[in-house]
Amino acid sequence: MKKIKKTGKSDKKPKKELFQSPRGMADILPVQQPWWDKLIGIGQELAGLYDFGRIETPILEFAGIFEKSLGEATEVLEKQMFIVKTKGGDRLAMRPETTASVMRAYFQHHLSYGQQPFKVYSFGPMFRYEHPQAGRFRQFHQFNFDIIGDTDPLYDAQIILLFWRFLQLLKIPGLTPQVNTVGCRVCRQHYLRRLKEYYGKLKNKICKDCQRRLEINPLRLFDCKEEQCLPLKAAAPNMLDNLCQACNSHFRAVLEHLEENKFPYEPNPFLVRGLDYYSRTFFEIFGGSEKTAIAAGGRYDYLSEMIGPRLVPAVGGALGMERVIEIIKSESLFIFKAPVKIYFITIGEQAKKCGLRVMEELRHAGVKIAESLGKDSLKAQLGAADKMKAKLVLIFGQKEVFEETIIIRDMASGAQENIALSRVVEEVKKRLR
RNA sequence: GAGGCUAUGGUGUAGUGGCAGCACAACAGGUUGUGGCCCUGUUAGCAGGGGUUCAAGUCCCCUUAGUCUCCCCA
Repeated sequence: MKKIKKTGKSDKKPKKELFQSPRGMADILPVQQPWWDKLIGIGQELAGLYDFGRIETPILEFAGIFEKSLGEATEVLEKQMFIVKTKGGDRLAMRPETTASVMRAYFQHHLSYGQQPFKVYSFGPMFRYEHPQAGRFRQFHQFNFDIIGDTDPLYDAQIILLFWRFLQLLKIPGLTPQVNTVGCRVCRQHYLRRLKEYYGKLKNKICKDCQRRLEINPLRLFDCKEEQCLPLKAAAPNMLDNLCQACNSHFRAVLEHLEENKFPYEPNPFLVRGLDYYSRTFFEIFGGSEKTAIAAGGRYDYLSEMIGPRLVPAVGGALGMERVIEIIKSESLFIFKAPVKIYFITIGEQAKKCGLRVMEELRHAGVKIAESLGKDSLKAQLGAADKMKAKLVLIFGQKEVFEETIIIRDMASGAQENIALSRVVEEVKKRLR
């Protein structure tokens, strides 16, 4: 362990370059875990209450799954997928999202023959080759809820209410949920034509980006923040006014269910979703002081047809875990109490050897023990115990080994007592109460 | 993919082109097996690579990383 001392400053030490985690991919260290545990814990609790089962799908999937499902105009597809070529020649993609994977699993395991709807949740890492910035990473985590096999607008509402509840339990401030609809294939096409017509006439009034958007993805015109484009939005044709009969009543039903639950949504006719498989209802929930998008989702009735044998309706959503954690951290919304610690001190070789056995015994009995076997002096070990705010310290030295006793010390009062080694588990448990 | 800003020990920070300092943390001591305070010591740094210069942490270029805006998105 001892480091070799440098002979002098004049030495040209060849600098060894340290490895770093890949760009946009972060380590989640022990000090950060309590937040993750909290988030996952609440998610799983809700999953239980709403009767969602857990599903885990592979991080790698055939690239075709995502290529077929995401839509041609989306950036996610164009250049953001991490592609892996196997030795056998398969093109696998690191999942940029899980919706398609879940749907794939649904067909692969014939889950449509079980009870419907099929309700599942999942969480884990997603990968998108992006330019990292605030709240955006190349590896990031999502918590998903999906309901497959039912068209009822009740389920649209349930998903939205579920994510809302999730974020409320996390005490996220400034939550603003927005809801909109993209209609079905028929009325969306119709609407897009009207939208293109409208902006086509104004082509020379809109910014360069918007002219490009008009060709590729006209809905994205609504996202533009350029001054010249903003005022044109208000008079633009509105999806709501162009819905077909069925889509209109579906959307109205969703809103009614939300209202019955006193859900404070904001209808936003200019809210836009990027992915092609969405149909009808979709939502996005913003929160935190920056009002970032932290959860989003919607109905995706068409996905099943894109990657599966037939049409199966579905609705779901995803929560951006890093974004949520960033908010609850910065607002200090949860204070985590350090667990009560017991520190085990050994003095001398003999005691170390026997001590390991005693610690095993305590741990088997469910007592949490900290120790640093590398330290030798009692002083240093007591210092360490103090620094980690240990409540109790067990001192085990040469003499105690011989006498088959152990010293138990209360760190707050400094009082200590010599007890029989055979009684240590019992005594420690008593003092913890 | 486009652009702006930034980079000094583990962390936080000083440093008119002229000897890289401070604080915290970590580690070890301050005489036998008793913590917090205090004292002493040790470890550890100019992100990497080029260039200008008698001399570069400091000026210039490239790379890398971080951060932010756009694009896009959770």
